Amino acid sequence: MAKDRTQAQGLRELGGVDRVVHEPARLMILMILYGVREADALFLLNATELTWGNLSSHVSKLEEAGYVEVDKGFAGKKPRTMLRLTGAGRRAVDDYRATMQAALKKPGAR
Amino acid sequence: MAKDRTQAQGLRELGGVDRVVHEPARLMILMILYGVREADALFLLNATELTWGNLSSHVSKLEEAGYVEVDKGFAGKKPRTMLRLTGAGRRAVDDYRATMQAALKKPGAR
DNA sequence: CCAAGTACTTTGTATGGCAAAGTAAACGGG
DNA sequence: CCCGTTTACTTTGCCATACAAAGTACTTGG
Repeated sequence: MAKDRTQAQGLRELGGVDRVVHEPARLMILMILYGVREADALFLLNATELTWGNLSSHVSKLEEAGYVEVDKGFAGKKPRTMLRLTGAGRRAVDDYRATMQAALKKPGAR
Repeated sequence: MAKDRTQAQGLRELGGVDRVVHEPARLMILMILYGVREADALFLLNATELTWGNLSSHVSKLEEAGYVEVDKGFAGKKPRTMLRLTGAGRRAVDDYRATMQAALKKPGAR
């Protein structure tokens, strides 16, 4: 019963999960940036297999939420967009991971 | 590098994640049913803190997807809706858990 | 016998994801 | 040097769907 309470508690937190992070496309981006310090848009395009349109709009949303920093520069003559997680972004991912991992704990199978 | 490949592989699976399961409200319902054999609507209402409207529409969607069985009966004179995971529902949860847990593995922090 | 409560379902709205089209600059052939 | 192609994105538009609010049907208590 106490165990059920804990499980239920973890589940209820799902209701308030950060939707910005929860979206699969953005979670991919965030998890990649989490382990890599910085990456350019082309790398993310390949790693996520998103279209340019989706990548762009999701990055905009992440920027808007303050979770990633976007650094538009040039590599030689070509435009090059570098992306980096902010502190808030890193915290958001940590929170999300904690919430989801708690919620996905196997309940005493019966 | 080999490690990065594995990580990336796990992440890319996120793109095809089952949206029926991924929605927090429905994931709550599914995880509760996963460990409990059957539950009535009122119990789910309390456990999830959803409104009747939300609970009803999410349950409909889960039924439509073939993930839960809905058994409308009576307890005395009062209508009583009993819910149960189907085999497909259990498999969907297993798949989802595997995908998410792989994706949320901590990348070698740097 | 009717007002209030219980147990839902249906409808409406507004957000948001994805795709397709659009834009801007650089390269490359004629 | 011009013009089509490629690269690197951004913007627009449509459609799905999540959540809330209102509606429905039956039952119980006064």
